[in-house]
Amino acid sequence: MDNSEVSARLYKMAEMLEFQGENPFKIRAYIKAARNIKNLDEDVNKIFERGELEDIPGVGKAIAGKVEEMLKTGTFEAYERLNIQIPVDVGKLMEVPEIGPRTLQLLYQHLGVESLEDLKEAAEAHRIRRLPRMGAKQEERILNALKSLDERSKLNRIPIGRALPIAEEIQNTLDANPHIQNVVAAGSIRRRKDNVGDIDFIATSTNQKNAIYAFTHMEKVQEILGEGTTKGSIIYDGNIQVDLRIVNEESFGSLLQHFTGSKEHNIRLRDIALSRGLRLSEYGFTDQNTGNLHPCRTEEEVYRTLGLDFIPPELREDRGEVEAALSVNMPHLITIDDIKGDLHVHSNWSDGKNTILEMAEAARGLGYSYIAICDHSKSRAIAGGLSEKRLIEHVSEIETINEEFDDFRVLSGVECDIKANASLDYSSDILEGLDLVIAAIHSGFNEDRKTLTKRMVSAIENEHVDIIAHPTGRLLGERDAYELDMNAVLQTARDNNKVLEINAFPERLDLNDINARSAKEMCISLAINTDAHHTSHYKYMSFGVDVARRAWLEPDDVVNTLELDKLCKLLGIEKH
DNA sequence: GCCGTTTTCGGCCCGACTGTTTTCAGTCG
Repeated sequence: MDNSEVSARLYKMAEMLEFQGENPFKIRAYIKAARNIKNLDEDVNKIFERGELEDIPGVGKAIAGKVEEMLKTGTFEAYERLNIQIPVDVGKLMEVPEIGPRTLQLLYQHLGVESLEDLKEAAEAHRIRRLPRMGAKQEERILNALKSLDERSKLNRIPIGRALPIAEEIQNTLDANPHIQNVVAAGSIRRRKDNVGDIDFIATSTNQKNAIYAFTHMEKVQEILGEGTTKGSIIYDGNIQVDLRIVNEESFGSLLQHFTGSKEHNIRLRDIALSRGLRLSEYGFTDQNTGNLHPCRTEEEVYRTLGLDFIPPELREDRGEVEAALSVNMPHLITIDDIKGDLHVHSNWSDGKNTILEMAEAARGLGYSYIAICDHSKSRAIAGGLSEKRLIEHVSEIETINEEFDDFRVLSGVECDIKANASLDYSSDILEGLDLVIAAIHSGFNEDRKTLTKRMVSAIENEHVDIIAHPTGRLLGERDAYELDMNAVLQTARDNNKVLEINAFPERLDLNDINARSAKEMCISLAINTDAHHTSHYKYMSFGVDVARRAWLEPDDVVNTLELDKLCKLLGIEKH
């Protein structure tokens, strides 16, 4: 069993214990252990072999014993026993909003509900409303939850590229309202996750009731989920949940911190607070002895009070940032201002919309020192891929354009297909004549892991290849990453000194934060490129930088933060 | 079930909202 399988079984155990009404702290202990095992950098089998299971945070004697049992037999006795005792599909049923362990227990004992079908039947027959603590409204909520479960699960998470414009639209609406001040998008949007489950806003107000009312009655609100005095919750146009929380100005920093999350990060902070005799909530710190509340106006104050360096929102995932902040060892994250150029852009020579000159002038206007024009190679006929002859003409046009600039350079490149037989789309002597070769897989995504990995590895090993574009091929919300042995890819890139791309196009964001961080840890350089097919696409660079920040990248980890001469030296490009 | 910068026992993250309640339990994030 690997880490995620062990973790999944512990989670399931927690669910079953919860159904049985066990001590909530025991349940939390299982969840904590499951989470920590899932987040381990190392294979849990190796830790077991060293006899160090109990060194994993949240794993004590009892759970270590169960993990050991699992690693040896694939399961553990206490789990099997409960699994037989409980006929109810706890996992599926607890996924239904409104259904928690207590309600599920009630439904099972009185109505014999064991499955989603049973639940639907009981609700439709109006049998739920007669149960203690239940009523007609509760029954209707459950029915609605069941109905929306299907729809929601299809679009449960939204790519950040789609969520951000919606967040901006709502922000503008709220900003225009006289009752609402200091509107900030918090939550996973502020952490710049590549996809978000909902959009969270916080704000201050001189008239809270009116502020919440205005929020829940915006033009594009489809449904009001909740409406209190400090919090409103809605479904917005496009089936996206949006929450707004109102707070006093003196607690603004505490609230922003709380609502930015992540949940795991906040739990860590509250833990640290408790060890200092403080209780942390969205209102501030409460001294456990005196009961006095100290609200924080700024987030900086929250972290300072805990004895921590400030932690940028993008890092708040409980992936080591708390430890880094404790030891004053925070990375100096890359920012958009560090970017000196874009090494993957297209022109109208293939499927881009602008001329090479237009792409160059637009980039220069952004303050860049260079771009690499990487139009498609000949196999991508559908995208106007360049024949050998056209590629050579393309290079000479770039040379002509370069004569017009003394403070800017267009590099001649190509986005070269890695073909099904793992060879590249041009011969070596053609590739040799280019400043930069980016290789990418654009076909045969459905091949097996071994074949795809082999294609990728041999491309990386090719001496002419400089950068691998969008290495996993995912399209957010459309297509999963293809089967790839990422470890093999990373090792080959490291051994051959090749650069991997963080493709900033909002549908791609590929490599993602996790893989990019693994690359950094293996000392592999990255490039953040927009893959622009139009001058307006240069703005996507910020999405790529967001991914890089979530991957803990610093300017030195990214090649296109280099000045032109250093970049040329690194990539072996002749100076003209 | 886990854990210890006052603790090997007695804590364990915290608060908003809702519905069915007259003081709270359950769910959610």
